[in-house]
Amino acid sequence: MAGFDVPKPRVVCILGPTAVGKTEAALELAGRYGGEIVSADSMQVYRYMNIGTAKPTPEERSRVFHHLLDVADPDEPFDVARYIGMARGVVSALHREGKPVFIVGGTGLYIRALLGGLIDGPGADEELRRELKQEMKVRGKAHLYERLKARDPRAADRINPRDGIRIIRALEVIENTGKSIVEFQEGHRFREAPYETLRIGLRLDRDRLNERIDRRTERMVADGFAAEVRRLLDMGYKESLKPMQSLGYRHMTAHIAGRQSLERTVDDIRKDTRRYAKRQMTWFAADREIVWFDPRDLGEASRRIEAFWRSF
RNA sequence: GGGCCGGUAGCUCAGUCGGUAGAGCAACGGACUGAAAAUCCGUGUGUCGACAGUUCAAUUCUGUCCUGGCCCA
Repeated sequence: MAGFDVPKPRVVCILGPTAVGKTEAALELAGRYGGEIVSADSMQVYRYMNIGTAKPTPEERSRVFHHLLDVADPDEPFDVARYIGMARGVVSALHREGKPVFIVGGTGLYIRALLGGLIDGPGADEELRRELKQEMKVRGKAHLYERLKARDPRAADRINPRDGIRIIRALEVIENTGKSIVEFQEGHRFREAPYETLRIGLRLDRDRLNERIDRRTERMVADGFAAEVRRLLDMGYKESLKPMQSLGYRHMTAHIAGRQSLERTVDDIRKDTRRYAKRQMTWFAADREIVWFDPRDLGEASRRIEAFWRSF
């Protein structure tokens, strides 16, 4: 059968921590090769959230077409599964048209799932989650963890007793399928490989990255981040919504509600963004296929991309 | 010039009746399969202001000096 295999789509990924310069690099590279960008960012999918997510501007988006920006309302359920569902379709379409594909973003899980697949487990069960969350609130995490231990000891073994989100997810899987999430995971391990990939990582030393994070945070505020958040609240999007609880937005809503000064808010955003960047770097460090470059010098990266395309 | 109080981790401080020290915050490291900008785990990083004295042993006691604050002149 091997001889009849349809060639897999080839995709170039550009990834790295927040504020490292992925957008500029992607515009430069995708622009040069006439490609299109498939965003891999869990917050830029939301409409009306532009400044705080550092979403590419209309001007930037007119230079290179960006997919998967503004595809959901802030109160709409959105998760990895929905993301890869949409991204798969876009990549196929671009592949058919013969356009170079650039997957660009910093959401490690979304990229891993897009390139490696996702377990064939049950989807999010909002009703069950609500119940479990309520129960956790009333009876405590330890109580739910004990239930997980009884229902699915293997999952309990791998999950920290205080990691509420993962306890709930594991219970959701076992309740809805009768199978342990661990069983799904062990049979999967992100080994689907639907695409030929070149993974370009962008990195800067810590001081330089922190400097960029600080400057970008200040620029967001100067560009009207507070007004953007106020508008979201005016549109009826509650503080408790998932995207409103994200980095920057949760800080700014606190400021708008008068709970903290602007100075304190900016400081907190800077601090939490640095921590987020560190988590991203830890995540990407585990992927040994990534080839790392300095975003200030993309010459070597573009040679690498050309070699990748020639190699098939 | 005199008096009093202070100088211990990046910051704010605790402590050692002499056996080289610890909290909070910050920082750093890690995990991650439908919440992922989320969630969770781990780590004290230090010539205890300097020099000298006493002592088996000084961050701790003594002296001198440097330095910050307050008060009196």
